[in-house]
Amino acid sequence: MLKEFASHGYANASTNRMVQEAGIGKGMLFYYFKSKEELYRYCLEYCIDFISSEYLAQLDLTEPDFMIRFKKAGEIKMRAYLQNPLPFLFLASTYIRRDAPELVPDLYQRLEELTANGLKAMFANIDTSLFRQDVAPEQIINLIRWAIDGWSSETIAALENQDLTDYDWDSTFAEFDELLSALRKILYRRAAHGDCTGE
Amino acid sequence: MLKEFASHGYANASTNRMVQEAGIGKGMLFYYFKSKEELYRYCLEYCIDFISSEYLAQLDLTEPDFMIRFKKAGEIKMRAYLQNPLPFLFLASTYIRRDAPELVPDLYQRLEELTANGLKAMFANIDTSLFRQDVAPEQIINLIRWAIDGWSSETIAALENQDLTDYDWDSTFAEFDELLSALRKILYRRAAHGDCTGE
Amino acid sequence: MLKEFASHGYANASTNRMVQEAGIGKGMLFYYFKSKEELYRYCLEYCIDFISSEYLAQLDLTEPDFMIRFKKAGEIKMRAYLQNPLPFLFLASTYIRRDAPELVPDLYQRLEELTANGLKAMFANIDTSLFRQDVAPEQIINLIRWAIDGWSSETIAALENQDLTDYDWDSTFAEFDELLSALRKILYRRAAHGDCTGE
Amino acid sequence: MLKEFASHGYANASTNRMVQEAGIGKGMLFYYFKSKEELYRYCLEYCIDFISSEYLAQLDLTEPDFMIRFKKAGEIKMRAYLQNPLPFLFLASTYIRRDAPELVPDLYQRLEELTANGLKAMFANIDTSLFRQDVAPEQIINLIRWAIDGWSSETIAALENQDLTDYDWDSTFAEFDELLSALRKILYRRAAHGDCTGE
DNA sequence: CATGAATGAGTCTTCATTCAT
DNA sequence: AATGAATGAAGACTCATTCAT
Repeated sequence: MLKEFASHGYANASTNRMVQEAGIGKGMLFYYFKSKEELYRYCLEYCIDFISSEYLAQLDLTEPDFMIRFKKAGEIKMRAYLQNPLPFLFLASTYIRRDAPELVPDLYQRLEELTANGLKAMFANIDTSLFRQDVAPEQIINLIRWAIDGWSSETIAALENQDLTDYDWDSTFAEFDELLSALRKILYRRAAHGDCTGE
Repeated sequence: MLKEFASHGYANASTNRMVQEAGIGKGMLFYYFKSKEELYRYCLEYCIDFISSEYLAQLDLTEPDFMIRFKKAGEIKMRAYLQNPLPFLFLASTYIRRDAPELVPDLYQRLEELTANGLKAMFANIDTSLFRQDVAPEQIINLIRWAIDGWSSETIAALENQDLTDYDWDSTFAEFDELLSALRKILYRRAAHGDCTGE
Repeated sequence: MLKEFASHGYANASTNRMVQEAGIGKGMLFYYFKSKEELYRYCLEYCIDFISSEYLAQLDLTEPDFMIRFKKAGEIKMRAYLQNPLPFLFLASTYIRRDAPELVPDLYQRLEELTANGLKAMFANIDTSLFRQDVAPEQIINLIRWAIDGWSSETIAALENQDLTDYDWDSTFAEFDELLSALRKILYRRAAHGDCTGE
Repeated sequence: MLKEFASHGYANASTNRMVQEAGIGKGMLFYYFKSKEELYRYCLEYCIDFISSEYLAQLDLTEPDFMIRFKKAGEIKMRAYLQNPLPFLFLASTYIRRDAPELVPDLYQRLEELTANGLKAMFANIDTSLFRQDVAPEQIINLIRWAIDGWSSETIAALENQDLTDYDWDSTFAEFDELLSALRKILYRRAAHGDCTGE
């Protein structure tokens, strides 16, 4: 079901293909779920829960150094994705096609809040005193966020055209590390003792 | 038409809704366009042309200072978008749902080339000697790109929920300026004479 | 028009193709003929008139010897057909597809009467005293009719798969002659003097 | 279905009318038959099979005397037609409108072979030595064929306008007998011993 | 619980017919 | 007279949903 919705979107997902794939009769689908819409709602809810418990809840929000925090976060996300990629794909598809807003506005709101809170949490309790002082800390946080988002989506887009069995994940992580250290160089205040003036 | 395709995607766009919205009879649509597919092709072509002439062609690619270049670019894009937002929305939807690749492979290719060339052009002839030396210039360019993309999409997303008649565009542009100057501070080498080492 | 109706039948004939073929605007067709049906009626009437005047009216019904009468009739029909084959094709198509009975019952009736009268006329004033006496003359006439009909339709069917430019019509006529002389041998009383009994 | 196809031809047969006539929902037709074309193919196959088993297979091809053979054949055909006239009408319509050749070339070929073989079989092992010698036997066979075809189609056409419940079939068969004995008189050589004189 | 045949509103598309020009 | 853009009913076909079994 998740796969069908993820790859065709709500409107073009076929209940026929679903029951065929699931090996059940047409009637059962509508016995458990009154309608396609309710099935969609159920799927979305399941995915939100999965992402919440297997990804967001695993985040270590105590780590004050954003670089380490994000490095860990990336690994956790990757692990959750590899364990069960469908919820991620389903949510991405839902987000992209804007299916949810009109179909299940309440769940969509929950999803948005989750995203917002996750984001807020990711950047909460970051030791902003480590940031350079000449740029507003919110701006710095935005730049980090946009950089990571941009890198992620382009990396994922690149992955889509590849055979992922025995893919070299290490080089991908290394690239991510490079990005993070660049961000540190750029956005952190210069290390104290090598500071040129003490300013 | 553009709106229908943009908000439902090719497969789920309803020619019934289109003619109802346009206030024309069912037959007219197929009098001018032999099929839904041909209509889609026409729309896509129109949008590509619009974006090309009203946005990409207006870009000033001679300006070597990326900050000024991007400031101008942002204004031009915003102006084109406000003049006629539908082509932007249509193309975004087309891109996101991957409708074009199988429907109109030739136009899709043109679109990809346009995007790639536009991007290349935007970053061509930038004076990278102004960039800080401790991070690879490609990385710097990526960071600029991701920052601008991120800011743009979030700004647009925020605008979507608002009534745009008498909107305060100046404050939006001011925000963009702030972003650009932050990027300059962060990614440019420090001004020569006040430089702490003279390096 | 005749060609369109003849080759596609009433229902599948396209008024678009007709105006295109005729090089006139769509409106003109419906200015002169209120509807497709009226156009069909006009065509049918025209064809009936053509067949009446150029074929049926030319028949020589004075010739008492059926063999000669039919030989002449065949030639006249062929001449009319070659002069303007469309009415024949149109009527054949109409007859075969049973278009006329429901569309223009009155004309269909006229057509049937024409056929019936033509048939009656063809066999009227035949000198049946020449026929053999052991079979009813009506039966003999039927046999002649069926033989000619059968030969005609099979010959026409065979012609349909051929290129008719420079076709050898003589051999076809010769074949027809053979048929007629066979019929004479079979259906006429034996010639008086060479007869074995002199009866 | 058979009736719809038979009376309107493939192109103009309306699936709407079919489901209405059959009293089923629109979807059912396309649940069992993927397309109108497949439905047509099924119908044609059914009709061919029906004609084969209920008509052609019943023919007694051992009878050397053509008069008896045809008498039996006529009765068998009439019985099959009365049991289920639609296959005959469907096939006649298909044949006449030339629907099959482009739609289902394989079945059309089978149909043609069936017809050709049936015809060949009907005239095979006929004792042509009984025929009169002054006309080619192929010509004689043609005359028999055309006479029977002509009589059949005119008889059927006459029947179409009648109420067939309690129709007097015996008189029809008697008429057919008359035709056959006329054919015998005409086409057989005169009885050997009473030849030419004693009659 | 489970099936899948049955439904009918909806899909894109065609085409005879009308009407402003 | 003449045009062709415009209409809408009808075409084949799809698919979420129901219901008898």
